[in-house]
Amino acid sequence: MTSDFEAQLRAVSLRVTRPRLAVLAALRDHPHVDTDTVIALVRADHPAVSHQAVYDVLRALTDTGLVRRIQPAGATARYEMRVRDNHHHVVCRSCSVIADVDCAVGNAPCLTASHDHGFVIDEAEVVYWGTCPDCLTRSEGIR
Amino acid sequence: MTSDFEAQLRAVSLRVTRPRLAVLAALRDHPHVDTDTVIALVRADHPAVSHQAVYDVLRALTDTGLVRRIQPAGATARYEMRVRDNHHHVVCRSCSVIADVDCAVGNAPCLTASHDHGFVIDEAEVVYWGTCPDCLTRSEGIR
DNA sequence: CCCTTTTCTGGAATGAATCAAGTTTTGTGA
DNA sequence: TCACAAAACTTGATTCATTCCAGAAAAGGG
Repeated sequence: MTSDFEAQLRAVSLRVTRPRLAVLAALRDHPHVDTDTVIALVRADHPAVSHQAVYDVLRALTDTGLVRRIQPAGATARYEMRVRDNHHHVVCRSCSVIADVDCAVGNAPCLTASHDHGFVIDEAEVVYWGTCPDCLTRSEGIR
Repeated sequence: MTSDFEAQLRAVSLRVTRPRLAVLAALRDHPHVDTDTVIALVRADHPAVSHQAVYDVLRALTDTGLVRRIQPAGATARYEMRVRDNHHHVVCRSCSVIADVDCAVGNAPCLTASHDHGFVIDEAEVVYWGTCPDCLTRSEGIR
């Protein structure tokens, strides 16, 4: 388990440190969590880790492509380990929960904009907005 | 021009005020601007308008669907008047410039997620990430 | 095992956005 | 046309995620 993370870190020539292993473990067990939650999860095992360390680690991991940063409008940044498989996300408008959605229409179509204005496009990100099952039943209860 | 905005505001039963007309005019002339720029543009004509007023106005306008809020990951919120026509955006990774892109694959396909996890999806948002022409030539200059 | 570089700690600072209290303005109904 | 209640605005403080900074600790190549 841990050695797996170790290999991943070395593969992108990052040093292997406790905070980094802890962050990776937290993300493996809890997909789509925000920074505060990562900090809490990391401190459950390693109370001495500073918030700054977590921010630094998350940046290092995203920069090297080991984790992916998701930041839906109006929510704080979230992170996940599923990477390089072109999947997308559904975001709940009321509680900001995120779930994974595999690409609806294959890979290529999503990536082809009709007119790119001269931009060199390297990624097409799709965010589905809606209401999650929990919030649905909750709003029915109110009614 | 202004009377047009007046009609739009009344159509969603919002009172017609100077700050609101000024914000609408700013957005008409400058698509995809962030809040600070809106404030600056508004103050060019009406120096007394507070930043809070602009925030309130932008919220009122987005809530009523008159303008659309765009918030690409890692950038501050931006606003535009083009609304209800299912278009998407290209965002430059280095300078965060935004350009419009008409829906690449029609309306329906974009909106159909393969597995919705029980979410009720009401919108599919597509963000194309890349590099804008300006930043491209600039980086070539460095090389 | 030592040394250089990277990373981490602790604390302060930034900046977009929001909150709060009191004043002004809008638009309706007399 | 005028008065009044609701909505909107001003001013100023506050929150909160994120970043900056300086010094201490740890990683790993030699």
